[in-house]
Amino acid sequence: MADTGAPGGETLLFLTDEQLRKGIEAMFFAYRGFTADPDRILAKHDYGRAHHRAIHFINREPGLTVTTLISVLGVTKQSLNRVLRTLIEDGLVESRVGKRDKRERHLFLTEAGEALERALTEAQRARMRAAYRAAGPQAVAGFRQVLEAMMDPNLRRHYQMLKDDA
Amino acid sequence: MADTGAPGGETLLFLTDEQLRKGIEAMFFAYRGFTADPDRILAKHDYGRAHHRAIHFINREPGLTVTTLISVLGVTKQSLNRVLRTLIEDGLVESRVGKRDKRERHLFLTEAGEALERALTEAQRARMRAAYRAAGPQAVAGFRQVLEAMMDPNLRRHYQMLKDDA
DNA sequence: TTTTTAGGGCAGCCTTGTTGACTTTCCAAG
DNA sequence: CTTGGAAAGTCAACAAGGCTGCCCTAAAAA
Repeated sequence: MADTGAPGGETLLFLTDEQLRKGIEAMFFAYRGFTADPDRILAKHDYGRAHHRAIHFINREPGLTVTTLISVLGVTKQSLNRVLRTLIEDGLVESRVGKRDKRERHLFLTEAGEALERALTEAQRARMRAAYRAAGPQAVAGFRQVLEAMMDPNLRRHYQMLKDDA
Repeated sequence: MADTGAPGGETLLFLTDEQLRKGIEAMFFAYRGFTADPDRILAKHDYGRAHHRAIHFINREPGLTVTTLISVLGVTKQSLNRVLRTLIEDGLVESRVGKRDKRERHLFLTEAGEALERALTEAQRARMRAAYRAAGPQAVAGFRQVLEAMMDPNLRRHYQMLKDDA
């Protein structure tokens, strides 16, 4: 059935149902590990993963609007709003009314927000770094390739918007 | 910049903070793609991801006990119970009292349960297959290596319990 | 100016996580 | 044998974070 363009025929063994099932479970278990460390930090502050995601992307692109953030996160504005409200109340995020278009709100991390961001990211990076180091650069390249191929095209847009490093 | 396959010392460039951040976001966006297709099917049946996970692991290891399933899924028994109850009521899962130990409940998929399992898994496999094919066998090997290195050791146990295919 | 459209906020619902308290069964110690 | 604790599972109630619906304000179009 599947022909990748490889020379032989047995290259296709990596597409068996068993192999695919292993991949599916690997994603499941790895994602749990991936979120475990930040989750512990968040719990201390009475926040959840939703707060983490908001903080992460506001840090990545300071001044982005609520609408943009909604589309990156793939949630409804009502859902995001609850999270955002608590972050603003707690003084981690600042929301400034747009200069040109006063309907827009531009989001920024405060000092305190940046501090939490660093703590969360560093915890997550530490695990990622360990995994990268254990697997090696070749494996990391493959890891990224497969993940990118797995994204919805719409989401991939946001991903590639990052200034690339290659 | 990132120099993946180099021999020297600059191989470490794949461990920069930028690279790690890209990896983190790749996980985030890819996981969304990973769950998107099953989620659509589940919505039609008024189920959620929790039901999918239960069905998946009951299928993988028919007859497993509630306690085992709890430890694989990493949720509390109360949380699992609600999900399991609806699946049993709807006739997708059968719960048999243990022969030796009557406290235990052994879980099995019914015909209908297996049918839904196939639909869900096939949707998820299709995406995984496409990603694998696009990335190639080498990349897939790397993908798996990094994911495995990212798991909590405790979870890795359950992952490795699978009969391996290599 | 008036109407339509877009950004954003609030209220309330549902799923699925949590802890707490309870029942049944098993096993081990007296 | 019985009794007391541990283990498996169920029921109740609560919290986080998704969702839809409805509303207000600002901008843009008619």
